[in-house]
Amino acid sequence: MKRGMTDVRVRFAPSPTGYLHIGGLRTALFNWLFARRHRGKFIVRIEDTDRDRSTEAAIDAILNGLRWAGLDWDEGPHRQSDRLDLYREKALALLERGQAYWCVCTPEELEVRRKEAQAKGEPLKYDGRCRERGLTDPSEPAALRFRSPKEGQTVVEDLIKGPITFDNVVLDDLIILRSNGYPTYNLSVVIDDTLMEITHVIRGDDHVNNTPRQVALFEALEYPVPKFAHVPMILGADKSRLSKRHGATSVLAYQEMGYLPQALVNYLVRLGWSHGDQEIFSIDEMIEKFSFDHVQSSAAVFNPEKLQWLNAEYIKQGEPRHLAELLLPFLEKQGYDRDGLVQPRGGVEAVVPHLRERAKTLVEMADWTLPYVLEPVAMDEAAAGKFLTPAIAPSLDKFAERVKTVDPFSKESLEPVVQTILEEEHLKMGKLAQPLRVALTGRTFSPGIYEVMELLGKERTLKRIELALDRIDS
RNA sequence: GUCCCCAUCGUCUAGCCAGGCCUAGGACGCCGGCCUUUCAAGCCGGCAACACGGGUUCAAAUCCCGUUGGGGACGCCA
Repeated sequence: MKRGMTDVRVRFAPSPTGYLHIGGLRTALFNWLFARRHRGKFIVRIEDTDRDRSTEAAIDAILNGLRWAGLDWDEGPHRQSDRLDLYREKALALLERGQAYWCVCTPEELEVRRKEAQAKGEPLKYDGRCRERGLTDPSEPAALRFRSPKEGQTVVEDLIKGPITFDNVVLDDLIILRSNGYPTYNLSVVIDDTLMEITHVIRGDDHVNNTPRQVALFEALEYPVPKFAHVPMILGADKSRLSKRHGATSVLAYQEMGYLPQALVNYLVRLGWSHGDQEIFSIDEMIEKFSFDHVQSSAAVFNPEKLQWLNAEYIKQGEPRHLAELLLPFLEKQGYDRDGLVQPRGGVEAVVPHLRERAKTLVEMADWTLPYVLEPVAMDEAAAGKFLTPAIAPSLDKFAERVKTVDPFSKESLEPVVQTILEEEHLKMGKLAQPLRVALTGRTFSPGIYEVMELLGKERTLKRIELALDRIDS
């Protein structure tokens, strides 16, 4: 059966040794986009052959990160730890055919030899000591090594970087089966990519040097070699590999900082890939337009400011109802009770349209929502000291008096009241609006003052002005 | 050290493969202005780059070589 582009099968294959980080998410995203673009399958495979470092918690964190970002998978998550017998069987088959051999060098010995080689300025590779020893049934702990080709060249046709040429002499005889019987990455990845019928291996740039070794393994096993696409690394501001030193690198951290998954995904897709001058892409547009032709071949520096700008863009366009929902956990963290009595008119959803134009993150937006959902309002002392002064008290008092009879309590009906007071008191709008704002919200910035009053309603507006006046008196 | 990759504004990038349309375009950020009841947003304007050196060519950001710089890999990690 002939395989067309409609049969594309790609995989995201993280090792569960930590949380899902930004770089991993982008790799997953490129895989996912490629699969969706070609109506293929996106497979998740957990590479947990290192039993000492893999954890269940990491698996959960990675899967949750993918779900949060909206990257749904068609198969899996497969687990390599469920397939150990398979790898052993294939490794032994290689031994039988003379393409692998037992090695009894201990990790300690190898470490010493590496150090020596480094001191002498020689390549740090296995010296082949056991290669020709022909050990058949070693009594001491032994690892199985792959007998790598030592002549000729291996050319990897990379979909992003073009042809990459390696002289086979640089290849080591890598260990494919540890002395504890567990397979290593290079073996299991080759077997699984074959058995799972992976057509395109899309992974981080840091795997480029593994590729010729894996190609050799594919060939020794008489497997077809998939296509490769190595996506460049993401660097920190100092151009070193992105790490904890550069602040948040965990996808979860961005969720907690109030980023929308769409915004992160949009940022990540543009980090290394482009489609002309376009900056904002819906998921459908990404799927439609994504191609390796326009994936950058050089590393990219992660820029939090641009991510924040995108996040603000997505918040601006967000459906109030949807945003209100996303806001909930952040609000609850601040003491908001969704079933409580303190609600703005129209609920949180009614506050959102006034805040989404200005908020950069959901955290910020939740904070700005607090004056409408918490009672009493938290007062910024510095703001109170500056604006809630005896000089303005009469005007505030006058406003409160007149507003008592205003009905309905709306921007249209409130505006003339304020205008009249401004004229009578010879005040500029700013002189009255700021004290009012502080009295009503406890802070110096908020949506338009009429919107604030509408949201609070007459009762809470009057109460807060009264409290402010009491405060000035005392 | 050895091997591999990469190189356009501070950052993400367009342009490069098919050389002239490039006095190099867009975006983030930054600076200035407008708007304004605050904070934002919005609008207008500004600063800012083809790493360097050789070729090839009538013509090079684009092709070739070298240098420099950066990144990655060199595990019984993945």
